Amino acid sequence: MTNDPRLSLRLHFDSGLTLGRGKADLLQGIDEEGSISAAGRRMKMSYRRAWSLVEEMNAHFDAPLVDSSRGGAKGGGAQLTERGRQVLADYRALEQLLRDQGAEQLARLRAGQRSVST
Amino acid sequence: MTNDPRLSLRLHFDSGLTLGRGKADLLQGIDEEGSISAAGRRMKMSYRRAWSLVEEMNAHFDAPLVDSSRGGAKGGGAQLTERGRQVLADYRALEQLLRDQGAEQLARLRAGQRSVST
DNA sequence: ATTCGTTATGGTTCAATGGACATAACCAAG
DNA sequence: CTTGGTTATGTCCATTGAACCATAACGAAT
Repeated sequence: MTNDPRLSLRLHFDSGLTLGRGKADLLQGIDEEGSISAAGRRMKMSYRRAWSLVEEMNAHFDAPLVDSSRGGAKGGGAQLTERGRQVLADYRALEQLLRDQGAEQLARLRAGQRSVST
Repeated sequence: MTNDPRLSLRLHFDSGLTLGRGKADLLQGIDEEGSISAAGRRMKMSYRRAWSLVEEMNAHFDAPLVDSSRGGAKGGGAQLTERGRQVLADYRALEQLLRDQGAEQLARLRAGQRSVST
């Protein structure tokens, strides 16, 4: 999903929504799995939580990011909307930008950290 | 201090420290005011909280970011160490990077937000 | 020695967050 | 018409974080 656990970008919007790596990873998981519950399982997150994050995002954007349906042979499923894919892509792009062009600063900050207990 | 309230960068380190805009602004305030309590007042933050944030930062880096002394005519004071200034500068540089080079993505994300209640 | 603004801590309370559990609704396939 | 996996919600509890309040220690200047 994302490889560097030390870097996490979090955006705060006027609407009150905060978009960080958790929601981004969840969106990506839904896109790849076609299901909210499957994406949640993959992240070891309860379905309850995964669903409420999706609900929160859908509510704060002017168009839903996730489109879901229930019932049927496979029980139902969920897909990212165009808007959802766009949001995910934009977030990833910002993350990438930070990692690439901010490598020097990040390295210096990390180097100054007191070594973690082993 | 920082002009765009909608953008907030938060770094998670292995050590467990989280460095976001709150601590960065606090560091900058201390640098400019020469006092933890003055910096706290400026941010409308209780001294209790300001001090504990400073303590937390000092503990997680291999050298203190803030150097303080108490007593004396002015009651005491606090200054940023070299390390403190470096950390602040690196954080600000990353923020700037995001705002400048990530302008397109940020604008698109903002545009998609449901308008906040007025 | 008193004063004054600051650093340095302790303790209590309150709200927000997240996790755990439980249950209902849904519907294609068999 | 039963089954199975999923979406959709409600409720309760533990943990966390922040907000408050209170107090001690400090030391230069007067």
